[in-house]
Parts: sequence; C-alpha cells; structure tokens
Amino acid sequence: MASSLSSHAGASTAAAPVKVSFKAQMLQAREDAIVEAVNRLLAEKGFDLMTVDEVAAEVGIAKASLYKHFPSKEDLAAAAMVRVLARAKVLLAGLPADAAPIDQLKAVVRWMMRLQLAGEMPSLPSQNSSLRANLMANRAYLDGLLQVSDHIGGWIEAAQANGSLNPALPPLLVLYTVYSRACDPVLEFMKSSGTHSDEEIVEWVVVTCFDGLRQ
Amino acid sequence: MASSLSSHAGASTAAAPVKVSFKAQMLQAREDAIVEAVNRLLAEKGFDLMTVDEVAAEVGIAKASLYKHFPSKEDLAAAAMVRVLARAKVLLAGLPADAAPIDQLKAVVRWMMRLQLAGEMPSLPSQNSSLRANLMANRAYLDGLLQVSDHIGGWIEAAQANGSLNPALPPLLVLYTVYSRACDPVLEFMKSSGTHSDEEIVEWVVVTCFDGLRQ
DNA sequence: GTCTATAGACCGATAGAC
DNA sequence: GTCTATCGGTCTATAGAC
Repeated sequence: MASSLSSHAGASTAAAPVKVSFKAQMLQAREDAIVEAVNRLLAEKGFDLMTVDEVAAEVGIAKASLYKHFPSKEDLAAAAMVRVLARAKVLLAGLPADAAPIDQLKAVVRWMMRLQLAGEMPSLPSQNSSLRANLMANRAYLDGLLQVSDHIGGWIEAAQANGSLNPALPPLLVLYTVYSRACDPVLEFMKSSGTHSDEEIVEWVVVTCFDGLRQ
Repeated sequence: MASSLSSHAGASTAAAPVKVSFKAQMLQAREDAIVEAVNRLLAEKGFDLMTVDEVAAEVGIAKASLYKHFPSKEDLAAAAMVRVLARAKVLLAGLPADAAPIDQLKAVVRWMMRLQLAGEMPSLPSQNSSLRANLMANRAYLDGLLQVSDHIGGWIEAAQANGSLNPALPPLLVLYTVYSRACDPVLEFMKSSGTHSDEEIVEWVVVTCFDGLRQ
C-alpha cells in the first residue's frame, strides 16, 4: 500500500517521508536520551528521590521540553521500565535455544544482577500507589511484562517438568523470586563491603538463589 | 544508693520519685505510641511517602508535640528501627538454646517474614543518604544492630561448621541474605495474588531461601 | 500565679506541573 | 519561568496542673 502511494505521488512526496523521518529520528533520539537518563537516575536514587529537574538537567534540555514528551513523572518511570523490558526481550531472544531451561533461568538472573551492579537497573517502590496505578494503565509496560513473563514462565515449567526445579513450588513464586533478584539488596551490601568482585558476588547470589544457603 | 538516700530523706522525698515516675511513664507511653505509629506507617508506605503530619494524626497529638520527643523525621525512623531490633532481641533470647543452629536461623527468617506480612516490618530505603547518615550516628540503632548481628552470626558460623550451611559462602553474605527476607517483595507479590495463606507463603520462601529453587 | 505542654497556625523550601 | 501544593520544621497563644 505504501509503495503504490509513492509511485502515484512522485518525487515531491518521495522526499517528504525522508524529512518527516529525520524529524522523527531527532525526536526519537532525544526521547532515548531522556529515558536513558531516567533509567540511570531511577537505579541510582529511586523514584521518590529522583526529581524531574534532575532529569532535565542530565539530558540538557528545559523541563518544559520534558513535558512535551512525557506528561508526568510517573510516565517517565514507566518509559524506563518499558526500556529495560525491551532490553530483557533482546537478551531472552539471544540466549541459545538448545540450552537447559534451568540454565536459561540462571542466565536471566545473572543478567539482572549485572545490570543492577552496573547501576542500570531501574527499580520502583512497590508502595507508591499512584505510580502503580499509572503502570497498570500503561499498555506498553503491561505488554512487555507479559511477554517477558511468558518467556521465562515457559522455562520455569520446563525446568519443573524435567526435575531440575522443585515442582512443588508454584511457578508464580519462582517467577517472582527470579524477578526479585533485580532489586536484591544483598548485591549492594556485598558490593559496599568492598572485598569481592562483582562477578564473585553474582555467582554467590546465583548459588544461594538456586541451591539455597544449605549445602 | 537509692535506698540509703530515701531512708535518710524520709517521707517527703519518698513521694517525689513516685510522681516523677508517673510523669515519666506518661511520657514513655506516648513515646511508645509514636514509635508504634511510625513503625506501622514505615511498613505501609515507606520513609519517603510517610509524612510527619500523618504520624501526628495517627497518634492523635500535634506535630509540635512530636518534635518535643524526636528532633527530626529521621530520628522517628531510627526509633522505629531500634524498636524492631529490640523485638528481634526478645525473639532471639526466647528461642530454645538447644536447637540446631540452622533451625534457629529458619526461626529468625520466619519471624521476619511474618512481621512483614502483618504490616509491622519497617523498611527504610537504602538510597536515602541523609537517613543513612542519621542512622549511622545513632548509637542505640548501631548497638542493637550489632547485638542482633552477633547473635545471628554465631549461628551462621555454627551451622557452617556442622555442615548444615554451605561453608563456601561468606558469613556476611548469609547474614545479609537472612536480613533481606525482611523486605523480600516476593511476600507481597504472593500475598496480592490472593490464592495462598500467609503461612504457606512463609514456608515456601523459607524453602527457597535455605534449599533453593532447585529440588 | 506560674510553668509546662499542647494545638494549630504559620513559614520557607522544594518539587511537580504547565 | 511561573504557579501551586505539600512537607519538614517552628512559633505563639492558651489550657490545665501544681
């Protein structure tokens, strides 16, 4: 349909999409910069302590320009969550399909913990109700969360079926436990103790998560 | 020394301590009410979303009266943490001394999770630096934390020594992992799913914590 | 009559929103 | 760049105990 349209309208409209696309690219680029800044600030200080002024200053734009892109602080946070969910989808798609489900799950947990240790994991307070309401009304967020959860959920069921994961545990509990590693305070605690490398910490937490504190 | 003083001064001063003690008791009772309200609000909304006006309203006193007892919002939070640490000490002291160290640890984890599910576990954001600085300057908090950590730390080392806990894990990691159950979002998630009782949830998280997701 | 504690108005700063 | 709401923190007039 698009090709028939351009062949009919000729050169004048052939240039127009390029121009619009360029403008859209600029807009998109700025939006990306905003969301990345929000992502970083959410990881560093959390939602409540992050101010919209900070975000604008970090991006280097006026606060008013921010509100052209996102109507509220809550929407900024939602955009950051959508971004990290998109990154998660890329990771999931890139994992070797023939690996054991339990190893897929471990890879996901490792990725989330490395992201947190790198200061790139935005974490939102589950207590803020206005934020929760906003997220639950955000289609992009819900869609992304559902897709990622379905993908991981498939591995959980497969791992329980082949006996590598405790089948007595509700799959939802396992999913939540995996997700919780994204905001596990143990990582920050161990990092601040300063006596271990990030990779050591990640491996220890993976062990405690899948094999428990017991030996 | 107090008895020799009263025997010397006679009846007139014998009444005075009673009066002072009554006044002090009233003051103490109100302080307890304040700290309990702070504890509940911290558990419900967290530090940032809790307002001093709310605390005063909950207790039923004026905000200025609050500031007669505690000089700042941070001190209110610290008092709530001291309170929960005191409750923890009572629990630790009441556990059967002859039980296996691993069972002592499980009992502690169960207690923390039940407290969280009951909405009585105050949790502070680790990101708020002014709050952290205030806590680190609070002797009562540091003392309480140290005592509780020493007590639990002894069990961790004993459990590692008798092989019921993985000896390859740094004791500090184990301690942090235990403490983290106090703010484990899995509990709230599972509770909000509404299909399981609190005790079921607690037992599942205990299993995943000590035995891992793996079977 | 004095003195303390209280209640509720008040202030300055700051953050979100436009 | 402005506006408004809110929040942490303070001030003052008053009520009640001794």
